[in-house]
Amino acid sequence: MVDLHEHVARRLQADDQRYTANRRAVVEALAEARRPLSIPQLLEARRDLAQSSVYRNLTVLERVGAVHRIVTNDEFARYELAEDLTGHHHHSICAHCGAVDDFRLSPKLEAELDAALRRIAKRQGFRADSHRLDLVGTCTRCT
Amino acid sequence: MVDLHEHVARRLQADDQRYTANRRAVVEALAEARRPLSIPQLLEARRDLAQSSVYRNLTVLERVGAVHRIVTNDEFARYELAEDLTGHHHHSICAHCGAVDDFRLSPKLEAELDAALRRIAKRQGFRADSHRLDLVGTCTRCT
DNA sequence: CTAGGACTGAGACTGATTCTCATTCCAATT
DNA sequence: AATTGGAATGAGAATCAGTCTCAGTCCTAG
Repeated sequence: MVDLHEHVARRLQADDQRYTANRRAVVEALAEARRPLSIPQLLEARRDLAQSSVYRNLTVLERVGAVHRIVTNDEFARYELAEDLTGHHHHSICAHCGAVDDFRLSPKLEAELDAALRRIAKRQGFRADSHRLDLVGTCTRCT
Repeated sequence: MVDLHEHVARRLQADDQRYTANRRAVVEALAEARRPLSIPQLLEARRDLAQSSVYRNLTVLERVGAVHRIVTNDEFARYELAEDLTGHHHHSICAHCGAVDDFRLSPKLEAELDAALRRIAKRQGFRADSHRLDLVGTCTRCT
């Protein structure tokens, strides 16, 4: 994943930000997890990181478009790498434990959905940047 | 909307809760708005209601399945009447001001989407209760 | 090697939401 | 039409995820 770090570094540089060891650690943790992580989860994965630093760096990484913030009904927000680094996907969310997993739609259905949403946005005079599709239910562990 | 109140009353009764004037006021405000409301919006619409009471009653109404809570990246959570009272729909969310509006998909596309999600859930061993589709962008007022 | 500014960690602070508690309301009795 | 027990209420205190502050450290350019 050399590419990943290069992309992130480039985006940070474009905003006069450095790609420090802490930020690299955050990005690596998110990449390894392969699913959105809450700050507590992230802090557990990387015990050496300070909470305030993680919050701060995630905010920076989100601002430069390297990371994406997700809020669910769970008490914690979650973070994942930006979609243009990982590919467009959706989330299945466990209503009980809050766990979030990724899934993808078939390209065909995704395209249809996208076209329909574009039409709807146009009709409403809404400028759509992206869509978000979540599956809400119970994960295997909570069954 | 006599029906609406009857439905809500029934659900409250099933959980040994009363359908009080405050609760009726909250339900009416949500019904009139025709879009999800944040607590500040709701308090402004009904100045006579106490904040703590609104929070408490929305929690109760959500527990009995009359109201649904929505969280976005906005600082406030929003509430709307449950889908089985208003019909299945989706939300367009303004990334700038947080405003949320309703929209519906064509029955055909909605059915396709539903079928696809059912397949995906099955494959993941995830028990899906519902899905959620949001359009994120900029509303007319923020353009 | 030095200066300026970005970054860091620890802890204080903020604000949406939840909790507490004394009081009021309501429904079902007597 | 008074009684009573539990639900509901309003005001304010408490909670806690997330943000801000600040003094000190680290980079990088010159």
